[in-house]
Amino acid sequence: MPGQARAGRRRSAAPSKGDLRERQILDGLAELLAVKGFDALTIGDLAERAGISRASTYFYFSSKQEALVALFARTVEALREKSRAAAGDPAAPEEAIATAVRRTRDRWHEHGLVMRVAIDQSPAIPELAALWTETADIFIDAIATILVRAGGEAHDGPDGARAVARALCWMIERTFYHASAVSPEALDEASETCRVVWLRVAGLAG
Amino acid sequence: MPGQARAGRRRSAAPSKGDLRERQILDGLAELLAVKGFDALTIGDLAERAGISRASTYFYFSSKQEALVALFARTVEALREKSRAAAGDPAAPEEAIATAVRRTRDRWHEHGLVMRVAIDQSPAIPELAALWTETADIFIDAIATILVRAGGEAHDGPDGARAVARALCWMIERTFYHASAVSPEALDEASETCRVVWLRVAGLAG
DNA sequence: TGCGAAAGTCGACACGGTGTCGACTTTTGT
DNA sequence: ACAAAAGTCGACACCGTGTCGACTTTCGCA
Repeated sequence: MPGQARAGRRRSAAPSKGDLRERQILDGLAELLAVKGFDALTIGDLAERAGISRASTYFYFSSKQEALVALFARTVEALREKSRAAAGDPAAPEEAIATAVRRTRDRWHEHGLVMRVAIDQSPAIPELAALWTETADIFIDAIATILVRAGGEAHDGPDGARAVARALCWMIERTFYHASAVSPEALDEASETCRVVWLRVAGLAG
Repeated sequence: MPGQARAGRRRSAAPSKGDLRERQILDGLAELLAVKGFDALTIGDLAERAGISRASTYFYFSSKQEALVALFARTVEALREKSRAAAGDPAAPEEAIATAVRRTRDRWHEHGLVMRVAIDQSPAIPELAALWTETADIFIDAIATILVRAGGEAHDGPDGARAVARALCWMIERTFYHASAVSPEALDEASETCRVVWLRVAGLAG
């Protein structure tokens, strides 16, 4: 089964013909998403873009849904990469909030289209939902930590830091989701709004 | 074309055979949603439930998407009905927030399934998206009004009442969306969380 | 009361996307 | 250099969709 990291001997396993094709298909998918959207979009389209037959495409992905999962997994991996690279900032809560929002905004600037499509398809494709809630949980933890550091109540329950962080997370998700579909400028404004709201919720209102 | 209110002479136009069938199909759709979900679900299923042939179903709705739009429109109408019945409460901001959240929670208790499905399909069905953003805008106005009454800045821009209200609206939508898919109890807790966050954003923290 | 138009019903058809199968060719390791 | 594994493809069966034309039922009105 191609796609899964082939237990790479040494560093970076030889990119076999199949690996290339796979990337090719995924790149094609990413382009097609911008043109037709996911729903209108057939395996045939994917095959055509990759220059292979429809049947061959099934050798790599058994459905367009599975291809989307692979594409999104690749994107999520990129997200975590950046997140890891910028880890550990014991700054003041106000700063932590500002940078967290700014970074999230940057991710939406880069990967807005794929993220939007993945979110759209999440209700229909469990793997996507799992991938997304997983990264959301990481974000929720980060928010909760900042909230507590700012003096928030750490206990459980509907008004505890964890529950409030979850609500904030989904607020940010939806706000960015909508804004990124409008324009880059809208995204910047949405970012500022989220920062302000988060500050107020943390009890750090100006 | 059935479905649209037939310019009813006198009160309540005669419920013709077609009107009944239409309701029958929509009721069947609502039941099917709970069983198979919208994606798996064919015109044939709808027909079977209504006891008519597949071809006949097309007489009423030219696609399952259109049927869903009709079902959701019916639901939204019920939502506005309640909203209208409870209009005009010049209470203190804290009370206004509490009742607004409570009412919204009740709507999700009643119509959670249909609302969730409609939201899921919104990216794919423009009419649903329009219906939903339309009711969201009404809610956003209400939130903004309360925010201003509580001392919020009325100006435009990313930190103005309108932008903040929009963010709060989507927070509430997503939070209730997720919670209503879990359990009625989760919905109640989500409701409390939203109330607390809204209060803090309005500068009315306990 | 009967009659004609509108409303409603249905079987049959064509179409398009899906997924599979078996045979074929290419690549790879030894 | 040769066998196994990887990759490719045409052809096929299947299923849901949407349409069309003929038929039956309902209903307003003369």
